[in-house]
Amino acid sequence: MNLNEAKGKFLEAWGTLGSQWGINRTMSQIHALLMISPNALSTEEVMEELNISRGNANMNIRALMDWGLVSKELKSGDRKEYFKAGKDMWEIARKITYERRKREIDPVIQVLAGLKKEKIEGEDSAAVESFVDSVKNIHDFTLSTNDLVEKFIKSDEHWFYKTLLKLVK
Amino acid sequence: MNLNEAKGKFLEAWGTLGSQWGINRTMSQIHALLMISPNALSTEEVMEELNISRGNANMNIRALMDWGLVSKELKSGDRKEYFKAGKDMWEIARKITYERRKREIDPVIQVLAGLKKEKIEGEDSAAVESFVDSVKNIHDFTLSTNDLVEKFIKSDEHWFYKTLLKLVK
DNA sequence: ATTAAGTTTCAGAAAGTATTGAAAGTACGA
DNA sequence: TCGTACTTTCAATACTTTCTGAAACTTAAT
Repeated sequence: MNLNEAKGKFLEAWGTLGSQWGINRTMSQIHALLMISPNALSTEEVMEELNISRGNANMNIRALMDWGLVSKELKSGDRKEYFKAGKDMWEIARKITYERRKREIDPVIQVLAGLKKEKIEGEDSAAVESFVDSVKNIHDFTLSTNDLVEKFIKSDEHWFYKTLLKLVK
Repeated sequence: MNLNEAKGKFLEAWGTLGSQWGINRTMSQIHALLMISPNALSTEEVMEELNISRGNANMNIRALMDWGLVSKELKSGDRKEYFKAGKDMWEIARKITYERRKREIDPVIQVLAGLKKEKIEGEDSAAVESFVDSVKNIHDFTLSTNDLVEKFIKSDEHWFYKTLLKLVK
C-alpha cells in the first residue's frame, strides 16, 4: 500500500473518532496529520493535504495550539509559520483530558454542588427525596472521578501509566 | 428552591454534558429524568416533563434501552409502558463505556491493526518511517487503554472502583 | 511609506443532526 | 373482528455546527 493511501485511511479513522467525541473532525485530522509528519507543516501544506480552506485550517490550528497539542515553529529566513505536534500519546491524552475537564466537567460539578446546598421544596416528598438522593450520588461519583482525573493530569512522567498497566496484568 | 426549578437546572446541565460527549441532548436528559424519578415514567410523562414530541421521546427511550441504561416496566391493569433507569453510577459508567468502546474504539483499532500489517511504500522514506512509527505508537497506546477499559467493564461489583479510589488517596 | 507575504476574521453557505407530527402499525379486550 | 389504546416509523422541517472565501489586518523588508 502506498503512503498516501495509508495516510488517508488513518486520517479518516481518526477524524471519525474525534467527531464522535465532540471534537471537530478537521481539528482531529490536522492533529493526526501533524503527528505522523516527520517535520513541521505550513498552513498551506495542511490545507492541501486535507483539502480544506485557509480559514478552516487556521481556526483549527489555533484551537490545537490553545489545547497545547500543537506548537509553532519558525524557520529562519522564512516568514511562514510551521506547525508541529507532540508524539507522546500519554502526553496528548493528558492535555486533552485537562482541557475537557476544565470546559465540561467543572461546570457540571458547580451545578451539582450548588444544588446540593439548596433546600429543595416540593409537594411530593418521595420525588424530593429521590432527587436529592440522586444529586448526591452523582455529585459524589463525579468528584471521585474528578480526583482520579486530576491525579492523572498532574502525574509526572509515566507514573500513572505504569500504575494502570500493572492493574491490567 | 422548589423541586421543578432544581430539576430544570440539573436536567439542563446533564443534557449539555451529554451533547459535548457526542450523546444527544434529549437522550441524556431522558436518562437523567428517569434517574431522579422515584418511580417509572410513561412516554407521556417524559414528553411532558421535557417538552418533547412523542417521536423524539420514543426514539431516545429505545436508544437508552439498547444501551442497557433504561428498562421497561409493565404495571398490571395498565396497557402503557413505563420506563425506569438504574441509579448506580458505576454501573451506568460501565454500560456507557462498553457501548462506546464497541461502537467507536473497536473500529479504530481495526484500522490501526490493518495499517500495521501493511508494507507502506513511498518516495520519501522519512515520511514513511514517521508514519509507520506513529501508527505503531498510537496502536500500542490504544490497545493498552482498551485493555484497561476491558478490565473495568468486566470487573464485578466495585472492585475496580475501590482500586482506583485507593490510587487517588 | 509602500509593497508583498503571510495571518486572522467573519458573514453567509453547506453539511450534519435532531425533532416534529401525523400516519401506519400492533396488540389487547370485548 | 372491531374498536381502542398505545407504540413505532419516517418524511419534512428546524436547528446546530462546520466550512468557505474574500476582505481586513499584521509584519517586515526595501
